[in-house]
This record gives sequence, structure tokens and C-alpha cells, in this order.
Amino acid sequence: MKRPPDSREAILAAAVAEFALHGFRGATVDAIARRARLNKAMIYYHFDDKLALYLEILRGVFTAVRDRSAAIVASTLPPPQKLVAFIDAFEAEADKRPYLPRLMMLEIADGARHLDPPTLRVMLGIFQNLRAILEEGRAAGAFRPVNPVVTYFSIVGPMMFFRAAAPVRALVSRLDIEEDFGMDTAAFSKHLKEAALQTLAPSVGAPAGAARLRAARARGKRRATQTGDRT
Amino acid sequence: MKRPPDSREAILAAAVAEFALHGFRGATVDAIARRARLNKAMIYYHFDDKLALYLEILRGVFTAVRDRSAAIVASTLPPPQKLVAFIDAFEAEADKRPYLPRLMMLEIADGARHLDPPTLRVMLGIFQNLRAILEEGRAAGAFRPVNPVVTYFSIVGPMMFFRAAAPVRALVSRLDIEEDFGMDTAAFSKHLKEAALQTLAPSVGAPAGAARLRAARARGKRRATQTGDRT
DNA sequence: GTCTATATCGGGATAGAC
DNA sequence: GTCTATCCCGATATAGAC
Repeated sequence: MKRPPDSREAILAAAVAEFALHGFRGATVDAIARRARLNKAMIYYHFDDKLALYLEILRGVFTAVRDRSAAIVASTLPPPQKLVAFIDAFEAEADKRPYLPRLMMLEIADGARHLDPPTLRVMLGIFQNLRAILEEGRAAGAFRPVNPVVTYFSIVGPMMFFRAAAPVRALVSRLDIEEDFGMDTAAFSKHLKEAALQTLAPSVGAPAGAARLRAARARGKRRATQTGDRT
Repeated sequence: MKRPPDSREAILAAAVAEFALHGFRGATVDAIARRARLNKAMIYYHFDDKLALYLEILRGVFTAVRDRSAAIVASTLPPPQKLVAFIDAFEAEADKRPYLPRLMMLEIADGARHLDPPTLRVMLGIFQNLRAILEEGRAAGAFRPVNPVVTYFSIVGPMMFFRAAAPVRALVSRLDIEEDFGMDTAAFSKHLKEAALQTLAPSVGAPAGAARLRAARARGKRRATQTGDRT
């Protein structure tokens, strides 16, 4: 029941590493074969071509996130917990596979050029799960009404950016020893959840963001606009 | 004083377009030459190689953002206005050059492989300008103390992600006509500023995010953990 | 400064033996 | 299923005429 990993799985594992390191274009079939300790021809024996291999990997990654978030939606947790669990689940998958943030950003920045409809649907599913949480929370009075697309990007954007930028943070640290980018993901995660909950809080009592923004604008009018605000 | 754009500028303009569309690897020197209505050899006449051309463009882009944010730091606006102006300036540059978000994400996801130290320093400068605003605000009691790295990614992440993902949003919309991703950038920008100000607000009175998170956790403990929280 | 033609090579994909 | 050898195209970069 537990046969050792056959060549197909060896290829998948090697491909994951290479794609994560270099993106779809940057990764070479030769390098994947070398890493898998096989030869190129074996890759074409198991997969139609490079793109098919890539898609199989991407679909697997995002399917994991979608399924976990679907379980959270289906659970009986109260909405704020669901939101926290959603973030936890996404982050756990990203930390389990450090290539996830890079791949996601590369694909997004590439206009999803390589993504086929099934894979796109999986990604859409992740968003829909978040939206379900937001709607349930709104119906229960736990969240104020928000645009789910905005909320999705406000959560996923920092999550992916922070992780994918790890190498850059290291580079910059080496550049200027004074800078301290020794941020751990735990602190980042904590902030992300706090910020999300705070933004979603129904505006009772305290000045909400909108009010603060209005206040800021009013104060600003009394000042000169010497900062090149030419929008 | 205003001679018509010479071949060098034509190349730069064409290169910007091609790099934005395809990234560093994906863009070809042939395509750049074609778009500039010149031939390949001219590119190598003006620039050492493809990488030098790319770097010149990237440095220009980020320099614009850094200089505008530096002017904001130096202004006499109160800190909350400075923060709003910082976001406005970054967004204005990104909207003026739609390739900025894609290029930034591609480079980040690529581990800043092509970035030389001078360019990295420019990017670091943008961060330092934001940090200066946060520190001034904290000193003035307008902001609570926060980790500047976290704040930077929480602002820049969504900003870049949302814009870079525009083609993907369009693809998904076509996939499922029910979905409405017709978000305009203005609404997104408004949300981003509100969220940032809200997160930075000194915790007086109303339940801050941290308190809400603690409350959420406490409530969660009384529930079953049936959602795969294996972190 | 601007062009055409070409050297050169890396990398995706396949043929065909075992 | 696994291998070696090879085809072949696309892309960077250069040579050299005008």
C-alpha cells in the first residue's frame, strides 16, 4: 500500500522546486530532470509537455487552500473565528509549501497566462469561500458590509507579498546593516488578523476608518498642498 | 531645447511596454526593436545588453515613487495626511504607468534577481519614507506604535496585487458571469486608506483589533475545532 | 547612427534503442 | 519504463556595410 515514490512523483517534486525557484519560463525541463535524477525523456513520458506539468502542480496547490477554506465555511464557528481560521489555513498552506506565494505572484503578474479554466475556477473558489464568511458575518451583525473583492486583496495581498519578498528583505538587510527586517511570520500573521477584524468591525462608537479619513481630509484642507498631489 | 525623441528614448518607451507585458525573461529584444520601429542592433548600440536596459527602466520607476514620497515626508502636513498622501502618490505613479505593479511583483517573486544595489537602495528609500511618516505620527501621538515592515506590506501588498491582478479579474469574470469584479481603483484606494488609518489609530476607547482578536479566540475555545486548525 | 546578415547557444520536444 | 542522441526553433548578441 505504500510503494516508494515512482518516477512520476519524483518529477512532480522536482518540478515544484524548479518552478518555485524560477517561474514557468525560467525553469528548464533539463533542470527538473536533473533534480529528479532522471532524464528529460521521462518527463515527456509522464506529461504532455512542460505546461501540463506546471498546471498539475498549480491546481494541486490551490485546491488544497480551497478545500481547507471550504471546510471552514461549513463549520459551526462564529464568523470572526471563521475569518481567523481562513487566514490561518491559507498561511499554513503557504508555509507548508514556500513556493506557493512566489508561484501565485508570478502567475498574477503574468496575467494568468498559463492558467486553464479549471485552475482559475479553483482560485475563484477560494475567493468565494471568503465571501461566504463575510456575508454570514454581515447577516449576523458581526461584520459591517464590505466589498469582498477589496477585502480579499487586503488579506491575500500582504500575505503573499510578505512571504514572497523574503529573499528581497534579506538582500536589503545585507545592503544596509542598520535595517532590521528580521520579521517573523507569526507577528505578521497576528497583525493581519487584527487589521482584518478591525476593518470589518461594525462601526459602533469609536471613529471608524471612514470617519478618520474624512477628519484627515478636513484638516488637510487648511494646509498648503506642497507635496505634488496632482491626481 | 525640445528635440523630438531620439532613438534611445524610443527604445526605452518600447522596452517599458514589452517588459511590462512579459517580464524580463519573456520580453524579447526583437519585439522591443519592432515596437520602437528600429532594429535590434540599435538597442545594443545604446545599451550594453538587455539587462542594462531593464535596470535603467526599473530604477526610473522606483525613483519617481521615492522622490514623491520624500517630498511628502519633508512637507508640513500632519502625519495622517502624510500617510494618505503617501498612498496617493504611490497609486498615482502606478496608475500613470500600468506596468509598475506587474514589474514590481515579477521582481519580488523573482527574488530581486535582476536588481543591482543602486536600484535596491531606491526601493529601500520608499520604505524608509513610510517609516519616517509612521515614526513622526507616533511621536505626535497620532499613531500607535507599529512594526513599519508589517505596515509597509499591508499597504503596498494590496495596492500592487489589486492592480496587477486586473487581467486575472477580467478572466475570472468571463469564466463566471455571475461574479462582479468591476471594482474601480478609486473605491479600492478609499478602502486602503481607511484601513490603514484605522489600524494605526491609537487605541482609545473602542475595541482595537488586538482586543477583538483576543475576544475571538476566547469565544473560539468554547467551540469544537472541526476545521483542520493544525498549525 | 542605422541597417542586414549571421554567429551561437540554450532549451523544448522527439526518435528510437534497450 | 528508462535511457542516449538529436532535431530545431527562438533569442541574445555581434560583425561589418553604409
